Amino acid sequence: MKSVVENTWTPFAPVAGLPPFTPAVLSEILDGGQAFRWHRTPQNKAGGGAPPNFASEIWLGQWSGCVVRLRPAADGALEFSASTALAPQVARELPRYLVTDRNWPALTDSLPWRSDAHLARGLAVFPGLRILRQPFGETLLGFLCSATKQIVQIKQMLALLAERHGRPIGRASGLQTPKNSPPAQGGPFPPADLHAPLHALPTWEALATIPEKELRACQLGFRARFISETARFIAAHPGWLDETEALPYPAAQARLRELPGVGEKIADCVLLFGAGRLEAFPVDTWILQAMAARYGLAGWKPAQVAQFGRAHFGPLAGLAQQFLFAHERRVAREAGSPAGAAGIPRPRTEQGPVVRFMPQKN
DNA sequence: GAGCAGGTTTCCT
DNA sequence: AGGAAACCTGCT
Repeated sequence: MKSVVENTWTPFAPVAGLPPFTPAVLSEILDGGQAFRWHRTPQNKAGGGAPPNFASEIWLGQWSGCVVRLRPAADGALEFSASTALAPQVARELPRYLVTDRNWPALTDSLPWRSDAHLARGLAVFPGLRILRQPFGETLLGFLCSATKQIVQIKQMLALLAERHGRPIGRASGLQTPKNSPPAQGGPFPPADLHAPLHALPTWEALATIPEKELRACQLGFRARFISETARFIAAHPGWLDETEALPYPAAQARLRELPGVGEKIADCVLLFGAGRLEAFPVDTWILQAMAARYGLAGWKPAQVAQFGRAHFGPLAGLAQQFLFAHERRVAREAGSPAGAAGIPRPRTEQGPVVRFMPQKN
């Protein structure tokens, strides 16, 4: 027998009940602002024959006590692999996390894309985009960190919180890290030591006992006070989170907004991404800008845009929002980064029909 | 090196 | 009511 634990992962196996994904859409689902606990790692091509440049990535993700790897197979199927110790739990929880019991193609088709050319473009560019169902409490924590922060930084904060204050839940054995590890300061993930244990996020009960000063040390900035106060409130009110998750959407949103640091946008994000409330319509600066430019809502305030969104897109407004969001960011990315657009200071969205078929960036 | 970033709260007219 | 200012911090 081997004296060293080389690989603690189960073999990759398909996740049942999923339509095909392109790598780009998978990336948008896992790393497009819904969740902040996924990290892309390069495929281990030393493992065997084919050098599939298609499925050239593996995602490592966590939620609650689960650790899982996902990769898109060549045929578009999504395959997962879990650390062996957690395999049963992961196999049980992954379908819920990915919401495999909902008919997403049908839900998407029921959006008003036939009368909304811009939404139709979003659907065409991100076929198969779906909304995750993350643990409610963790989703709240993530979005309390999100105020005026970009995805990369939110991920850093959470990774730091987990590493310093979360329960160790497994080992990153067998992982590949992208060309060494980022500077140690860039955050603890991926861990420089491949055998370093991964950590779950701290529970709210744990957070309630951590001095705010230590939270600040996790790069939380002014969010530390909100998180600390929220933690103490939740710890002092057992069952409050569960009750809130179970309330109808408007009541749930109102309850969440009682928490310090939680306004309409964050409450909607928590309900959309952590409670399956597809009627929630988070309005951030991207959506605000997109709705102004493409729906003639210039000058509208976030609350007004949210109301418009729910009225215009219907009971699945949150799903529509995700398409608009993904699309808007993609337009900005492609307008800003490729060679040639150096003179443009900021990719303000433009009027009119943007985005026909974007030339593939071969 | 000033300015800004998937926001909320507070303090002002 | 409605609109700035402040809040932390790291990165461009």
